[in-house]
Amino acid sequence: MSAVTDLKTRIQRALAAAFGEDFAQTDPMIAATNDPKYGDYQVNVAMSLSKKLGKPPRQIAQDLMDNLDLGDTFEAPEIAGPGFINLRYTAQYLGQRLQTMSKADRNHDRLGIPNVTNPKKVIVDFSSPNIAKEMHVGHLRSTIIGDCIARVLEFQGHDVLRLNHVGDWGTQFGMLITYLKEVAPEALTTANAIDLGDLVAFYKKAKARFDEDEAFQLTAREEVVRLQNGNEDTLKAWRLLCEQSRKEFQVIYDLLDIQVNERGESFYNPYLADVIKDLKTLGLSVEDQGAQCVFLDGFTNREGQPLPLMVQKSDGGFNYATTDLAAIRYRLNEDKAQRVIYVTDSGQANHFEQVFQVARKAKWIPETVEITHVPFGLVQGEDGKKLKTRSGDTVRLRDLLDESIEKFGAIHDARLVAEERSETEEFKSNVARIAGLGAVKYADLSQNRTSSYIFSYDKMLADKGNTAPYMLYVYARVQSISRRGEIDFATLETPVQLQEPSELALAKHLLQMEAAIGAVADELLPNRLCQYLFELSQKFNTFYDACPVLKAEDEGLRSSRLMLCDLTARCVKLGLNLLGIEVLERM
RNA sequence: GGAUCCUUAGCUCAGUGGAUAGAGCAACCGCCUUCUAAGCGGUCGGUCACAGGUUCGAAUCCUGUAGGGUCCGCCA
Repeated sequence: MSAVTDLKTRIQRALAAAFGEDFAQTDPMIAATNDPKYGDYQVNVAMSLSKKLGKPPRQIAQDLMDNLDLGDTFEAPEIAGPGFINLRYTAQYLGQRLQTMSKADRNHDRLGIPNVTNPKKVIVDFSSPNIAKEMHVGHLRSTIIGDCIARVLEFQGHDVLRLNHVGDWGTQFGMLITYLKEVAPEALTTANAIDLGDLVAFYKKAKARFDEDEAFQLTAREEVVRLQNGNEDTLKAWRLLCEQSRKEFQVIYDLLDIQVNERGESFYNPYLADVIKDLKTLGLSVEDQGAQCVFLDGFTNREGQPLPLMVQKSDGGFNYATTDLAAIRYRLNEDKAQRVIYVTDSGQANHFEQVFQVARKAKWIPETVEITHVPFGLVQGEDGKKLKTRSGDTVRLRDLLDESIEKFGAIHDARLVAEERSETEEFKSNVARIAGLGAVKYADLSQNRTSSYIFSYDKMLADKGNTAPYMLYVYARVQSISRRGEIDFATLETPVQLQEPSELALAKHLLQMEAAIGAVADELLPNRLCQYLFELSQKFNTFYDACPVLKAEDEGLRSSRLMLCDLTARCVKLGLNLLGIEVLERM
């Protein structure tokens, strides 16, 4: 990136020299080209200045070029089309950059990519399953996307607090505890009296009762209020239920290698009353049909009247809007967060917009703090509808992950047979686990987050296309070269020679790693990194096909190509790790 | 009714102001006595939903229309 910054300065100097000091701050409009035949960068400023200067764009481009000193980074520029200026890196410059990249901090390998200059305290709120329910496919995206965003921001040097805002509070517990008192009271006083599967079944029945039985509904609501007021028996029952769920969640987090700190909705209970008090004092919250409501700008109901955000129910209970408001205050005032990122499905977009609006109206969010909802689409079945099992039930996350591991294991076994290879059980299960889980993660992250995607084991486990197995294969391929040639990449010390088109293309792509990571951090779109890695893998395979490495014509070229191989593998490893995916030395 | 996201190749999707709109899959044609062919090269394939507008330049920004997803007061 420093090359582009430098280029910008040089062009601005040329603009000033050619057209006067007024143009010293004009944006040169530098962009990466979309076709190698136009070089590496195109400067588009000539077209935009045409009207202002009253000259044809190509003339402007020529005047600019006449005043431009490019140093030794780029070849002589060319004017093309309506007035594009095309710039191409010199092979020598690319070689130097690659050597710098190769030598940098091999031990904790970040390929010489520096930390950001202004690290921030960032909270990433993700995963957020509900107590007394199993994690299902609906939690997959939040967990994977949130983890990836956290990894990328941590890599950049930000102080990231990962928070699991678990649903451990509210009406659901009123329902569940009320129901359990009737049918399984021992579950409320004894640890592990029933297992989680049963708990889920009880939850469904409790919900059904709640929906149809008014008396039950009332009792359940009273139980919620008891919980929120700290009644001992109710609290004890609640703690038991949470502990049981927590163990189950941890199994999944361990499998997926996810670190996240539990801080559930209940954590904010002591702060809820103050939220209402302060909203009332500010005159924002008013009573409406017995409930406390804040009326919103830009939201109306069917009759065109302003829509409220309800912050306290008519029975005195608080709801998730109250909790989210209390969480905002706590995170900004106590955690001192400068950026807060919420990773939830796009169905909650309205809710967050409303909550943020209320918090802003109350002046709880300083201008310097960035608070963002990062929405994502649904996981759909092959029929385009919400993913379900054949019997129509929600897909348990555990089952989904196990199935992916098992399916990849079967594919891999078949390949071993075809290649007449014999491997240990340990080797096989490790490959299946890493590729199977990697495939699920990669399939999710490689989609544009905002759209829904169709879940397909066949596609995500395929060895062709933009998949985890394809990327893992590239890494393993490079390691195979080092084993075959008995190469220690760490000791490579050589000038890089770039002659073949496939070498140049690979070299240029390797140098864009930092920009790719930066794009994810800025846009919070992990698919940018996936796209980068996929293109890197393709360029590597093209290079590998065209250029002999171990059998290169001379020692210098051999070392140079080995360095390209090594850098590719390190980029793939770092990239996959930022996506939460491990690599395999052999597969 | 409102809010919001979306509509790009047969299928699944990239691409938020630049040149002739890209990739994977599928289909078809080639490439293994040579470092892992889990690979590579090539062919075929598009009125970027539609209509206006802004701009030197629009899949991209604005307005409208049609179609679809999701959400909308006492669940979270």
